[in-house]
Formats: sequence, structure tokens, C-alpha cells
Amino acid sequence: MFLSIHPQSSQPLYEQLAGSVRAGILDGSISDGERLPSARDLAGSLDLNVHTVLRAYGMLREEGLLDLRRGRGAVITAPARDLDAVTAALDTLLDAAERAQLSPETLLSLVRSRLNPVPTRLDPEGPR
Amino acid sequence: MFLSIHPQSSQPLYEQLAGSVRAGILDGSISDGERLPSARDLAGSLDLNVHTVLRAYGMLREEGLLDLRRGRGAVITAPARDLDAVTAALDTLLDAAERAQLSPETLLSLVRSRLNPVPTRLDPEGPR
DNA sequence: CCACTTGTTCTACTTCAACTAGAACAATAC
DNA sequence: GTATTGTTCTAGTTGAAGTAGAACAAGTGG
Repeated sequence: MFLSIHPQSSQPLYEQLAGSVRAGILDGSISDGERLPSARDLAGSLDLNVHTVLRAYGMLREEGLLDLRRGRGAVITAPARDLDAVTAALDTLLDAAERAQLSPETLLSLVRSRLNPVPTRLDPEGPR
Repeated sequence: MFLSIHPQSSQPLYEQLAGSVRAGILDGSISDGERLPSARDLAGSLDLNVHTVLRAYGMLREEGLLDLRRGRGAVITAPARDLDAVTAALDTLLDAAERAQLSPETLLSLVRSRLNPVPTRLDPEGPR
């Protein structure tokens, strides 16, 4: 199981860690029912703080990917998914984006705007 | 021209602004050669600081989307792009992701990892 | 030439998320 | 019971984001 962290990245550590677990689930290197290291252990081996690891674990639980219980630890609860269509579509998208000479930032903006049309946080006044 | 900003969003204001301009270029509401408001004007109408707007403008310039010159302002330098293939591929991807029951976070992680395999900032030690 | 506009480049300050640190506590495993 | 492990606090540091003001340089337009 490869959980890699880049301390110099602009992405928050807990995001990186959660993303790493998600990627592991998708590519099959982490399978359903598998037990992740305890937060304290993982924090030790990745040289992170326990709270940072627990924050990532908490995110994954909210996404339904992880089951957390005291004394036992973190267990993957990811249903089997068929990703062939997703990876194929992603390949097509990246190819099309390259042909259109879209920068990575632009493509990410595009994807983000489709995934999250409006900010979810409380926004009493709305857009200006 | 719609440049909308959500002050409550988790995304930085300058990122939102840059993303809004990118989106405007893509959907045709901002066209090549068009002049954006001066940083001071835009900051006034969006209720932002001048530096925040200039930071967004600077990002867009680095991406080759904007030409900045003193006294004249900000002019779009976006080449015409054919986005039909991109939007079609994006539709397919979102559909496939929904079928596979991937959360938005997971899908974004997936796209990000394909766009940016390794963090670009200086990272003397590499992953741990 | 001259006044004005506008980006460029500084310094300085505030705010807040991210991260670290330590501790006490509660549920679970063995 | 004992050890493990997540849960929940408080508290502190760090750095990016954002604001604020000013001086400056290169254009625009009269």
C-alpha cells in the first residue's frame, strides 16, 4: 500500500492523504475490507501529526469510503466499482483538452465548475 | 461579461476570479482581443483589493490568456479553441463517474493525479 | 509636452486555515 | 483487565490569503 505525501505541495496534507487513499482504492492497491494503519502509526511513518491523519480519515468516512471504530481502527468500505468507463472517458477528456491546448488550470476550472456549480458553504449574500 | 466571486467559498478569491475569466473565454462570453476592466476598476466593482485582482491577472498572463501593459490594461489573448470535443468528453466522464458512484472529491482526485502526477514546486526530498 | 491611466513593485498589517502538540476520554479488541 | 485506537478538547505556531497604502514606470490620449 503506497500512501505518499509531498510536504512541499500546495495541497493540504490531509487532502493529499485522503486523495492517496482514494487513488489506492480505485487502482486496486487498496481493497474493500482492508485495514489501514492506525492514525498514530500512520502519523509516525509519514512524519505527520495524528490530527492531520485523523482529519483525512474523517473526510474519507464522510465520503463513505472508510469505517472508523475505536480500538479497531480504519477499515475500507469501498464497494467494488467498474472504473473502465471512467478511465476511458478520462483518457478521452485529457486528449481532447490537449488538442484544444487547454492548460491544466483551465481544464481543472472546467471540471470543478461542472462538479460544483455553486459553492456549498453558507453564502448569505450570494455572488456579487 | 460575468465575473462572479463567492467570498465565502474555500477557493481563494484570485483563483475564483482567474477561473471565472477562463470560463468566460471558454463559453464565448469573453472573446479574443477583448479588454478587461482595469485592475483598480474591477477591484472596486467586485469589492476586492487591487492586489487580489492583479494576482489573478498575473496568473492568466502566465497561462498565456492575458496581455498586460501599463496604461492600457488587460487584453485577452486567447486563441480560438474548438471545445466541442472537450465538453463532450467531459459529459461522458461525468456520466461514467456517476454510474460508478464516484464522489466529486474522488473524481477530482483522479483528474488531478492525471494532470499533475508530481508536485511541481521544489521538493528536494521527494515523497516520503 | 502634459495630464491621466494602469500595471509593477515595494512594505506592512490582519486574518484564518493548516499543522503541530499534548492531554483526557470512550469504545473496542484481546 | 489491559492495550489499542478513535474522539474530543485546548493551545500554540506557521504561512498563505487578503487588505492597505504608497511610490514608480510605461503606456494612452489630449
